[in-house]
Amino acid sequence: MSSKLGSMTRWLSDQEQRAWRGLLELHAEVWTAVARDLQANAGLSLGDYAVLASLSEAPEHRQRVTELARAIQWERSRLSHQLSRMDKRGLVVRRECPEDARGAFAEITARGLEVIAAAAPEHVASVRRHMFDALTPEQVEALAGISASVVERLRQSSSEGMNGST
Amino acid sequence: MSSKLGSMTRWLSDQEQRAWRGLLELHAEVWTAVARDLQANAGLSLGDYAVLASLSEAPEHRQRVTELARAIQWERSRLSHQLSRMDKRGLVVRRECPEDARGAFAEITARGLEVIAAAAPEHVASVRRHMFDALTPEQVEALAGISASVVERLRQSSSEGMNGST
DNA sequence: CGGAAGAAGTTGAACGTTCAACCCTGAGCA
DNA sequence: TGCTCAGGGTTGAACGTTCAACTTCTTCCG
Repeated sequence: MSSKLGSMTRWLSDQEQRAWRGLLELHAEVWTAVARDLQANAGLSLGDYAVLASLSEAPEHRQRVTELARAIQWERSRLSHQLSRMDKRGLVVRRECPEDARGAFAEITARGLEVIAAAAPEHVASVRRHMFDALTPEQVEALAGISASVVERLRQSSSEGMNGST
Repeated sequence: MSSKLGSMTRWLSDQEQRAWRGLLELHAEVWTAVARDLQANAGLSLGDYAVLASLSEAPEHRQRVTELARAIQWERSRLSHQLSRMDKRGLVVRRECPEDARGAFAEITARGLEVIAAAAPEHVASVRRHMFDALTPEQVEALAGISASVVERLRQSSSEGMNGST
């Protein structure tokens, strides 16, 4: 492990602190507000919505479990539990996969399609209300750029040599 | 407030979609990366860190539970559970409050102070690595502004008339 | 003073996520 | 063919958060 730090540690500038705390706060506030709306309007969690949205756009209205997991960036285990719950509620079903007997498809049901179709406009409006109505077009563009920069760099650095955590 | 939606529902523009998905992704990636580092380097969760940081900066190294909850923007119940866990680990203690016998103080222990002092530099470096190294000063400034805009507006609108959920 | 209303904080149950173990099938190879 | 290893997916336990109920104390007001 990097034995010493201390003197070489550069603290966050004021601007950076505001950006950092702001990001956390922004995310928390918007997330919970949007989640609350979605729950109230459609009885869905954001997790439900992500799954339904991905499946509804997929060919045949179904996706391999791992593929779906990658699409919404969840771990397979988490998704598996989620699918079980949504299955019980009649929003999705599991289907066997002919090409690979280990695999499984997640498929959105007719009811699932209705539910998300009904939920989507309100959900979009909710995101708009809680987030974009407060921003100028320039800010929206900046945010898109910022996210892209950070995410891209993070992806990169996690593939090359691991940095010093120890 | 908007009683009807439907035909008037304006979908998100491309830019907005990228900003929205980007924000979620940015947050998720950075959050988990920073949390992983903090756990590995100091054995702390981000929740632990938030509590310790707030207490370590407070006068007398202690805060009323509700005050602390407000400072880190947690619900009281969540904080109460968290304090119990941290108490068991010797990072904080609960103290009775003389002025209000219902109340309680959360106080950081000597060990808690050591732990966060040791953790802080690495944590800051981690945030810098995963986030700010990817951004220009202009982007940092923009992000700070964006967060402020959205949070401020959200705070406002949640005090005035509730919007239409039903 | 006495009683109602409400704030501070905790608790336990329900729910969701994470982690590690596990099962089953497919792929590579001797 | 038979063996090992890797990938797809699920499961159950452990952990953290949320929600509603509850206890205790304070405040307000008749």
